[in-house]
Amino acid sequence: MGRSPCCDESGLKKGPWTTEEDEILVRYIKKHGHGSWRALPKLAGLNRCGKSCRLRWTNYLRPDIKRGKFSTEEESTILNLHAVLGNKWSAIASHLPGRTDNEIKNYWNTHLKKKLISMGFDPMTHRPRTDIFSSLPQLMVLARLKELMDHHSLEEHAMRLQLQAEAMAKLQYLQRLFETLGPTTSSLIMDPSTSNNSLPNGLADIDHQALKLLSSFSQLDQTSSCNAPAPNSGSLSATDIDYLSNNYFPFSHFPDLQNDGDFQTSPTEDDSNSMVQAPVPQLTAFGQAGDSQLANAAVASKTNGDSCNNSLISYDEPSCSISWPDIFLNDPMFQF
DNA sequence: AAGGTACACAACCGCTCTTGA
DNA sequence: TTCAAGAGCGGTTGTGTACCT
Repeated sequence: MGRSPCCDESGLKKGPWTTEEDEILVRYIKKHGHGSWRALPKLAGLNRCGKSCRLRWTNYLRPDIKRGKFSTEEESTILNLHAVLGNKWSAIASHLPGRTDNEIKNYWNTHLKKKLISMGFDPMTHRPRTDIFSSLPQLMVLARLKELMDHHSLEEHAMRLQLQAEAMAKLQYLQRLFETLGPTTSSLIMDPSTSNNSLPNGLADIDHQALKLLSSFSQLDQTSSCNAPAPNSGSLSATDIDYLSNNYFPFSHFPDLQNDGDFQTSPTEDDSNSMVQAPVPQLTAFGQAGDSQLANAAVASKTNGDSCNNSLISYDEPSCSISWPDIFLNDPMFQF
C-alpha cells in the first residue's frame, strides 16, 4: 500500500481545536454533510487536514455523543466486552451508544486497567495474575484492615487472616487442578446428566482430592453463610458444584478463579435465592462471540438490576472469560 | 506562592482495510 | 489484478489541570 499521510502538508494547523473551528466544522457538516473528508477542510474554510476534521467530528462534535462520567453499568459492559474482544475499541464502542472508541480507550487506560491490576488481575487476560501470591499478604491485610479496627481483636483477626490465606492458596490450587483436568472433565462435572457422581477412570483420585480441599473451606469461615449441609464425599456431582459455588467460598468479595470456561455454573431459578444469601461473584461464559451474543451480553449486564445476578450471562458455547459483576465495581475495597 | 508531579483526555501518528477505477 | 484514495483503527503523545510539597 504505502501511502503518504494526509497531514504531512506544511502549513496545516495541528493541535487543539478552537471553538471557532468547531463552529465552522459543525456548521458545514450540518449543511452539507461531511462528504469527502479530504476535500472538506478546503470547502469549509478550515486550515486543517481532512483526517483531523474527521477525528474532531467523530470523537467530539457529533451530536449523538454522550459526555460525562461512565456509569457503573457502562463500566461493567466495557469489562465484559473487553474480556472477549480485547482492545477492539470500536467493537466495544458499538455496544455503548453515544460513547466513542477513543473515549472508551482512554477510560480503560486511565481507570479500568488500574482497577483490574489493583484487584490482582491481568488487564489483558482478565485472569488472576500469576504473581498474586507475592502480594497476597499485603492484599489480605489491606482488605481486612478496617474490619480489624472495627470488630475484632488482633489475635482473632490474625487467626482469621491466616485461615483465609490458607483457603486462598487451596482455592488457587484447586483452580490449577481443574485446569489440568481440562474442559472435557469440567463439562462432565457440570453436565447435569452426569450427576450420578461418576468421572472417567483415573480422574477419581484427583476429584476426591479436590473435594477434600473444597470441604475444608467449610470449616474456615462458619460465618459466611454456610448453613447448608456439606456435600457428600465422593465425586463432584452437579448438585455438589451448585452447593459449592453458592455456599463455600469464604471470600465474599473474591472473584471465582475460573479459568477455562467449560467449567461454568448454570444458575437456575432456585439458585437465585441462595445467591442472595451468599453473594459469590459469578462467571460469565461467553460463546465464540458473534456480535449478537456480545449485544446480549451488554444488554444483560445493563438490564439486570440485581448486583448478585448482574453478570449471569451464559451462552450455548462457553469459552473462557471472567465477568466483572457490579459487586466489584461498587465495592469500596476496590475504589481508589 | 511557586515549582514539581500525576492524571485525564483530546489529538496525532502510522498502519491496515476497503473500495473503486 | 493492481494501485491509489478514502476511511477506520489502535497505540502513543501532548497539553491542560488538579494536587502535593
